[in-house]
Amino acid sequence: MGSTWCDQTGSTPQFPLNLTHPHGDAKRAWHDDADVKSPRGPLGLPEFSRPGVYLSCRDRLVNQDNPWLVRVASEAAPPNLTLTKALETFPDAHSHIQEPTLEVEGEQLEECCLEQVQTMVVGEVLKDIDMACKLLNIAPDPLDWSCVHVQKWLLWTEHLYKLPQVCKMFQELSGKDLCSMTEEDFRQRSLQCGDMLYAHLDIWRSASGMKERCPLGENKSVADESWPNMVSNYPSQPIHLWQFLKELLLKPNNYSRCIRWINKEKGIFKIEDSAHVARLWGIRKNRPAMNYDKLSRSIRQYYKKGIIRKPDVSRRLVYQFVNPV
DNA sequence: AATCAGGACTACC
DNA sequence: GGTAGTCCTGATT
Repeated sequence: MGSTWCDQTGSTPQFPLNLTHPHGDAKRAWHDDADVKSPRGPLGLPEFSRPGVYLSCRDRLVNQDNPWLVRVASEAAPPNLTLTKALETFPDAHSHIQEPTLEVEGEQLEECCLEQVQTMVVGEVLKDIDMACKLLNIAPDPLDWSCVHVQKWLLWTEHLYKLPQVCKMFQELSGKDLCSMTEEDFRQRSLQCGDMLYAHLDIWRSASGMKERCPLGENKSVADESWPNMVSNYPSQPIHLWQFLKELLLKPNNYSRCIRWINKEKGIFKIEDSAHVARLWGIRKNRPAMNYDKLSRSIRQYYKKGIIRKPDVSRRLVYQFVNPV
């Protein structure tokens, strides 16, 4: 999933859809990484809200039937926001969008297709949130979050957008507490990115509300169905490191940049980006200080237990499941 | 420098 | 008690 945002070669949409953003600063914060190489998140997943794909609460409320339908009002759109550009931004959109008939006039055609792109974007956002829920093992509805879940979400969001550490500013807050806070409350706790966190939380809340009305079924992709059940159980269940590693390995489309099979039949895998995998594990376990040194120590504990070992020909960052799938 | 191996201790469930 | 996190020393790549 998620390939709609960016092709696998990492080519970058050079501009975002120009959707309204209520907070100029937050928008800038997203753009701060001037060389926005890829809209993908650190997991290799597409990020679920991108610099230009911000949905303001107001905009979402414009259309109660489809609160996620992004308003791309003609006055808000830049002159260069054409269908062609939109499709460049979402390369896979071609395969999702019906071929228009020649009779349709240019303007209508563009509106029609943009609407389809928007609907697709909404679907992608929902899927991305669902993916994040599974990775973090948290409920999709922020109202259901415990303090630990809130910290996980914060850590995740920090990680995703390379924000300064804000977890400490939101300690001992449950999801309900978080949801009852105003944007100003968020800013008071974090001047730098409070508004961004507020906006991000708002997106999750809206998505959750939408899911209640329209269960995920329709948005479910083939990839989602292969996701191991063990990580989909809310509330949080402890997960073992070896399970987590398998989980990443089972999603090569998203994680092959950081971990991949060398020989799946034999259970041999390689950690391509040790720091990245460690960060993901740290987020999953709510351990901000996790690093590869510690992660690898845990892997080595599996040697005695016969869960993971080094392959016969030992190589750096290469391990082997004793009982491959 | 990064990775690997493993001991020792601690915290949490 | 099991599991994992943390810190450590020393070896290897």
